[in-house]
Amino acid sequence: MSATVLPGPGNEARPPVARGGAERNSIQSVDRALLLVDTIAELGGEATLTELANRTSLNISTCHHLLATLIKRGFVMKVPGKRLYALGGRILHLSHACLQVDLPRRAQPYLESINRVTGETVHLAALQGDTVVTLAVRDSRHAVRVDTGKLGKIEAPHATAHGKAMLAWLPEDEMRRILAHGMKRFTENTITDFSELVEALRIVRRKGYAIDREEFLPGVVCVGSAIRDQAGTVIGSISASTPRMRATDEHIALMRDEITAATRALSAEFGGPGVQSADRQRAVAV
Amino acid sequence: MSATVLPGPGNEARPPVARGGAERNSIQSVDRALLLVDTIAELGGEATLTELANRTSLNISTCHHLLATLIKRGFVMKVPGKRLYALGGRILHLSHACLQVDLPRRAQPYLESINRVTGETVHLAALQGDTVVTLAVRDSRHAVRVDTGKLGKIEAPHATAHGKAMLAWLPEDEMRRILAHGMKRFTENTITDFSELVEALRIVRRKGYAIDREEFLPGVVCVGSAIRDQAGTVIGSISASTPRMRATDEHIALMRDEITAATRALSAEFGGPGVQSADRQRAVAV
DNA sequence: GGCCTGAATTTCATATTGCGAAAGCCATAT
DNA sequence: ATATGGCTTTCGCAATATGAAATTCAGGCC
Repeated sequence: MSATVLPGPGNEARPPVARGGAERNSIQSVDRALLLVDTIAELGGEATLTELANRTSLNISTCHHLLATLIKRGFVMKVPGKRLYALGGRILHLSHACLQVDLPRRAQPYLESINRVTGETVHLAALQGDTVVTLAVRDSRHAVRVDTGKLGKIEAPHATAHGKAMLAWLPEDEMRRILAHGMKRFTENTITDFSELVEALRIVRRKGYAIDREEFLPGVVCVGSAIRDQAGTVIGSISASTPRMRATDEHIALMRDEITAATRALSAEFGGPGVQSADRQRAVAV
Repeated sequence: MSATVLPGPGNEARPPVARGGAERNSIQSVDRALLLVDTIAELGGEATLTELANRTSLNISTCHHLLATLIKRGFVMKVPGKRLYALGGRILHLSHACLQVDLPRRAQPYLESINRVTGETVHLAALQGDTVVTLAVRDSRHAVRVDTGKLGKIEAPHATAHGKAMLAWLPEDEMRRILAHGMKRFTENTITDFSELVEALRIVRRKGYAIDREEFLPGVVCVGSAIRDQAGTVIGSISASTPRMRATDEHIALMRDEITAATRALSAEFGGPGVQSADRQRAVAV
């Protein structure tokens, strides 16, 4: 088309724009990007490029640049077939993290109840990035008891009830990333073979809880179960630990019942798979 | 009290930085801001400034600027007492919008069921920004029927079952913003007095559904009920419309039962207040 | 109380970065 | 085929974000 191949230097003089809206301490491009996200939300979660440019009165090109960045980070996605921008999956991830903040507060009454009924040491743990972290502890009141692991990182997800309970529900890639630290042997019961662990996790999924029979510490048996939210995403887990001397089938069953009751209730509080025993649930229409 | 009032020129030569990580089409500052949000999430929803600066290997000052912007937009908040940055409330708002995207898909079987059982025209609506929007319709199969309102904006939230059903559960400021368009009179039944509407909404909250008795269109009676999620936030609403000639108490009760059953089920799908009849629920510990 | 340490905030000069006009490129409608 | 309108990409310019340093703040310790 354009016969004239003139240089076309772009712009000549930009109107001042006056720093967004008189704000001095905020970064323009970031502010604009966030504005875009808000706008998509206001438009019902999906919007076309020009819609966005109009509503935000940003240059369409600028919008495109900003959206590209938002997409790279998963805050926005392009819906496959159509020419639409939609809110991305990362947003849901983040909302999980939001809820997770008050996980300890919400879990506390359950931890106390389990501690009271079983008499054993009870732990609350969560996933933070690619590590498992202990968030809260209720100590056993028995004379012989499992000593409180200190709060903080759990280095051995493959060998603890917490770790297995949570790993079981993760997408494969995330599970692998968490296990990237390796599967060190701690006792003769430690699972050190990857495919063996995968099989163990399959069973955890089916049963709804994980057992660590002296796989990490000799003489210590733990039972753990995951707390999951609406989308089935793991939020955290609760476990109880008992010394082998008390680890009868009966006692383990008690611990298991208490813990799964608590994680089921907490999952429900977070909108997760409540009454259903395991795997995906699907509500049936009226 | 700097005795020396020397110019203090700041920096002299910056290391190249090489565009983040070889990405050409993404905006640095935005990318970094989003990285910060991700990082806070990875750190369990709360983090201190220096933690963030270290983990992201950004200059602490830059972090601060970025966080200020994120705070301005509500994506991040400072936790009151402590020196911590936490994920902000906007994130949860956004996640609602995310879920809302597949509201029509999820609602469809319910709409069909209501349509089949009552024989009346059924509508699905949602809040988008500060307007009420119709998302889907199932037409009545009666000869005499309420004609399909076209999809799109509902201009009269104060005079429709949809509008009242949703307004009832909104925080006051948002309700006022939506009503900012005014409370126009359409029929002699239209509620045009604000405090009268507030009282009506109180009843809607208690009963769990709203009725429009010819308040918008003469001869048309509608029943509507809201769909709400985990946090109690309104996601949308379902209504059915009948001509006055069929609007017996019996028929209205049928519509009400069908609709509230559907909105209760959908609310549960979104993690909302399922079985409970109305108002806040609070789960009791084990 | 006053002193000290480490963290949070603010300032400000600079050049790096983001901006947006215009050109190029797709779809889809006519 | 051809036109239309929305989506991407390019690229020079200067406005903008950056980060070293100075300043203020919080709180532990004599």
